[in-house]
Amino acid sequence: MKYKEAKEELIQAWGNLGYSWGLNKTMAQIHALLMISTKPLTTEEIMEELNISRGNANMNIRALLEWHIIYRISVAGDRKEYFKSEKDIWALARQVAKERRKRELEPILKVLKEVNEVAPDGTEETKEFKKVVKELKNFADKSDTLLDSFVKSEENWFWNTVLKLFK
Amino acid sequence: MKYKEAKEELIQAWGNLGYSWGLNKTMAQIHALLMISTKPLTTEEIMEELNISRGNANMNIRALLEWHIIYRISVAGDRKEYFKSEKDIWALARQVAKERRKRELEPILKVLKEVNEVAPDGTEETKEFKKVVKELKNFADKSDTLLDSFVKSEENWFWNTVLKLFK
DNA sequence: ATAAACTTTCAATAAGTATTGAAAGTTCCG
DNA sequence: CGGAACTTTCAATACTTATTGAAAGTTTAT
Repeated sequence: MKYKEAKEELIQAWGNLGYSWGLNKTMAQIHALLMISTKPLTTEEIMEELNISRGNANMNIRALLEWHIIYRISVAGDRKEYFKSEKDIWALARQVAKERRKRELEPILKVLKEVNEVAPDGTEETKEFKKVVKELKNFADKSDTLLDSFVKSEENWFWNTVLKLFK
Repeated sequence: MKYKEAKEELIQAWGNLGYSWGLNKTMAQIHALLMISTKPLTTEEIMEELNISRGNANMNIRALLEWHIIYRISVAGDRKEYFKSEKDIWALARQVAKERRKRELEPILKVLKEVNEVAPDGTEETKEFKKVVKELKNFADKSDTLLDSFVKSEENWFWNTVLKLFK
């Protein structure tokens, strides 16, 4: 397989994976491109490589910066901005977990807390409702703890302990 | 808070969460509705409760059946089909993990294996590329093992060991 | 102050997804 | 068989999200 094909294919696949991780396709593709690049790239180069417009490139670069998974760097004597990605896949996973915890888990925890306030009126419905909410809350709390620990954990330790456990 | 409001809100929130788990909004809402229902519901009732069309209800019910997170049941002397959900949230999580493993992790593993076949031509690019692919593969393999163990694990054991570990 | 080099914005538009509802299909029962 | 009760399909449509590109904004050097 030729390098160029392989690169294309990886970028494509990473785009899909990223999408299911909550990034959008282009965002993930830019990230993939920067991952495999040997040097920081400019917006121009990214546009070129991925065949996307300036606006699109700019927006998604900004989103990646906000997620803290790529960095803006400047080169002395050059006015252009260069970007490079976090190459440590572990750091990336932790970052994604962190974002998703904030975006997804926190809202549902809030709602679960709220709806648990429903007044029990003696009907079967509210009884069942309370029961389900309680279970969901229990699960969500545990997931939250786990995710939080993951976000704060250190790679080697994590895999060593967890994989040992699960084998 | 009134039961009706609380129900609405939970269904709404569950819809959003489900969406970020890879279901679609309606799918997750139907699931939520069945979760809190004290009895199995018909397509008709689901349409009614969620204000959705017959086609929409039918398609999403089918999808949920395919994911094996709701069941079709029949009531003696009644021709209608009734649906009830898996109420065990743990079983649900395992099921979702299983589906996502198949849909997301497997494809990327395949691609990583493929692109690793790229011929090293001595350039910096291919060297870096191979390095990144190797790291990604390592990460993906570990995630796969972990996810697989999760899918096959038993609730109490899982939370006991894992949470103990992370506290 | 001017202009070149570069970045950001955003209204228009394209692309992708979800939803509807009526028609076609199926099953069951007399 | 005939038709009532129910389920499935799918083309049309509505809704959501991503993308474009030109114009506006900013920064830097002279």
